[in-house]
Amino acid sequence: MKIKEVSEKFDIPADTLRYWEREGAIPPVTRNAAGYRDYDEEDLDWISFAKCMREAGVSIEYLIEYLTLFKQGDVTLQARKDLLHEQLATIAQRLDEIQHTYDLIKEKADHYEAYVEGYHGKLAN
Amino acid sequence: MKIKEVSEKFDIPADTLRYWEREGAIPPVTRNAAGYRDYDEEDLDWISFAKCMREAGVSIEYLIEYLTLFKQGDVTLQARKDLLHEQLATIAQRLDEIQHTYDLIKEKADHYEAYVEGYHGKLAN
DNA sequence: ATAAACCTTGGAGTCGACTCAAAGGCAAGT
DNA sequence: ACTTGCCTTTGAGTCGACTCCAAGGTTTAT
Repeated sequence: MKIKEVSEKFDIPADTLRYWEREGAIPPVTRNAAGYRDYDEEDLDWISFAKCMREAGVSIEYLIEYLTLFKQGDVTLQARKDLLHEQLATIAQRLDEIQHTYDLIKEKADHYEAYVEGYHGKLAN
Repeated sequence: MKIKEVSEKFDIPADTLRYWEREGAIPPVTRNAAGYRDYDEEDLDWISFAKCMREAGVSIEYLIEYLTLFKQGDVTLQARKDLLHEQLATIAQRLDEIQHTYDLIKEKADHYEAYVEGYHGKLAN
């Protein structure tokens, strides 16, 4: 699968796919004879993983760290597990924050809905 | 309340508080005789609002837009309501994405937990 | 066989959101 | 009065994550 197809499949710019690879957030992609990237199943799995993580706000640096461990093989299983749990905790916290903001805005929007005026002050606390 | 106290209360750098104000993401803060910022209740409400929104990933530009409408008074009630609903939709989507990633990482972490080896490939799809 | 549409790399540019530094004013303690 | 610490503004610097460009190689369609 060439980069453009992957780009369309995942809705990620080709430049970004190259950038992730260059930075080491995903492993080097398989190449064809001409030196073109030819993504196989495993490459796509990594893209999928990276996309998910990025959408959840996980940094590139974090992905690099994970991949670095991954490349070192089974000896880093525990370290990778720890890294994932750490990330889980961060994401759970982010979820809470966003949920909280959602509720707040929902309430505020409902005030507007009810067409009551001057309701800014009520939002914050 | 002076800027340092507010900074500590909300755990937001003073520089960031000034930045938000400079950009128009929050209204101009009340000043004392010496020209020092002296945050009152309403100022704090706006900080609280901005902090929430930023944590949920809402851009500064969006806050500026909202405040701009707010300053124009009741004639913009409908527009503000629309803006909030738009933002609600975005945040709801973000919540879903993050929830999805959370589940995925949880699953992956559980694989590690079970100490099964070589489980990267299973994650993505 | 030639143009259009891909692909490659390296490196520079952009953008949002801070973050810091410099130069100076004010305030509280000794 | 002096030091320490907080405050002000303006303007520049940083950082993460892209995003774009140039120069050139490849593939596909006509």
